[in-house]
Amino acid sequence: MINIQQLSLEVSIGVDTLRIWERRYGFPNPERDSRGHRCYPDEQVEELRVIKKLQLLGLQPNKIFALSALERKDLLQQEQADEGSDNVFVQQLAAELNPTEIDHALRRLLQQLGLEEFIHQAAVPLIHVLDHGWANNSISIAREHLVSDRLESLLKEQLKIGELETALHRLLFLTLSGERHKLGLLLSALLFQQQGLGSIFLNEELPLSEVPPLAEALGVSAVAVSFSAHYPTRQAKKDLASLRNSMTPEIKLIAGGYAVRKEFIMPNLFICSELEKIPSLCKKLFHDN
Amino acid sequence: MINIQQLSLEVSIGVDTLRIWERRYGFPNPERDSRGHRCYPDEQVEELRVIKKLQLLGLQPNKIFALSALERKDLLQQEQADEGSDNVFVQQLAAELNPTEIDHALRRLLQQLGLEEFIHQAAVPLIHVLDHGWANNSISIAREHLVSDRLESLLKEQLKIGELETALHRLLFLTLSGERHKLGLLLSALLFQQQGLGSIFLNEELPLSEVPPLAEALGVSAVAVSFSAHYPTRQAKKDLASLRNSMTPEIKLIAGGYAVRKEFIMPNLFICSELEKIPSLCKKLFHDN
DNA sequence: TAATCATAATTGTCCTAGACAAAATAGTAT
DNA sequence: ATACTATTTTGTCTAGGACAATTATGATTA
Repeated sequence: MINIQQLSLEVSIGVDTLRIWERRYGFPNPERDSRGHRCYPDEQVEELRVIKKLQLLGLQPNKIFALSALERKDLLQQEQADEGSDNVFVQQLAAELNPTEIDHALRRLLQQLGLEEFIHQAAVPLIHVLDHGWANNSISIAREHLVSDRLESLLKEQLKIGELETALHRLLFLTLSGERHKLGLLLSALLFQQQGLGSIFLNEELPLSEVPPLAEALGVSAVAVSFSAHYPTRQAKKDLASLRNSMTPEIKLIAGGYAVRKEFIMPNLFICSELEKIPSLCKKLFHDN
Repeated sequence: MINIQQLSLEVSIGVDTLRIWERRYGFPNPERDSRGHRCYPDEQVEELRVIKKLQLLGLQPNKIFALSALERKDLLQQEQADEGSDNVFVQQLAAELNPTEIDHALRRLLQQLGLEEFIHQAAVPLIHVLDHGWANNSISIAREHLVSDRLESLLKEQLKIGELETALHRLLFLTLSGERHKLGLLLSALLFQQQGLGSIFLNEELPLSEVPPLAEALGVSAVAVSFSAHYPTRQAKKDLASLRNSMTPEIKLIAGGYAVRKEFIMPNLFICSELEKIPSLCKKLFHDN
């Protein structure tokens, strides 16, 4: 029995949205405490997780609420079926809970494959399996966090801070306040680094207004920002416009992630949603052969 | 000119709180756009930062709003004066912006002092200076993030994941959704590790309901949670009660941080707000000499 | 058939203004 | 000084309304 604020944090749905869904669709349908405040039972929390996942798959609330709870669950299962991962090793990793073993396995793999191949053949599939397992409820949130935490640590170790000074161009990678998903951005940072650029990866989320002064103080050639599916597209659009507006045009702006659309066209804003396109983007931006 | 949502993220004050301050104290005093939505000019954002800092120092909004903008600034300066750090090296670190040099300096220091001394003599003072510089506006938010980011990376490398299996007791360190401050908890994790315990430090914030299953799956002897000054005390209290209630009593619960009060008395809940007390708490919890 | 555009429906965030429990402060008695 | 009580103060909740931006739908044209 949790209140609306806690629920909002649990399922990553805004408080206002939760209330208006109740008004419009009759769900969630919380009980009330003595003061008339909403109290959500566990089952509704779980149902909202399902709904959120369907929404992230691209369905409108409209359609989602037209379905029964059972139909929703089936739909989620269905989505899972077609995307079965072929990589057994990755499957094992996602299923193994022991942190020590996860760490060892990842390190072994990294040594075998080298960083670039590790990213494409291990990290990306692993992240997919985790996302997918999460959507499908076959992996607990906790386990997902545990594995991605180990992966993140390992990847962060691969950032070469010592070589920043010698690099021709430095890039600043960061997320804005409210964006918690950093793994994709971290992969980008490493791939840019592989292209010979200096990657400064900021782990902490920054308020919008702090970005321009930091970028200028660090003397970077570009700032890369990532917006996950959880970040409202509207907000991402506004944020990028605001950023582009408050930075000198010499500093390029690179945006990526699910919430970023190709239509966000602006001068000196580069959309990069696929890791594969990083080398070509690199050439385009800093033609330093 | 930003909207209320963005402002909330910028200054870490809830949307509801911003509106009720306006109603009660006449500040902030935003303009309105064509739809009647609040638009906050930059100066008010800055003023709110000052107010937030005073609030974190322990002042009630009541008193804060009774002052003029100038008086507020003076008060903040005053608070700064008495806590001048004696450690010149730490001051330099906080002032130096180059990530490479920060990293090198920290590593050198760690090698000189050893982990335990590094924590007490370098990490803790550095965090104080950062906090303090932030409150005093002498360090930009961005710089503060940059330095604490480097410190965090270095400290995370010191966690010995490989020795988890051999340790007699394992501890799980984590923060709940919404709590972004992890440095203090990380220091604790390292000090517990120095006491011979296995520290599992989870970087990602977890929803409340995910903690008990994870703790049991990992077979830990205790869960340590941290709540910073930004986390509402009320919520921390509720969260701890809920956690304690949903975990087997064999798993101890350790809580620390500014938002945690000694009055939060519950069976098998241990409050630990000072790093110095970790060795004795360790003995108390796991009398394994 | 596919692409383009205008229209309609949907969605999430904002609005006002009132209520109240929990926390903090002040006041009083032990 | 300490404990206990009364009084502020504070932040989060409530309801129900509004509307711009996004997405879907249908009509029209190439």
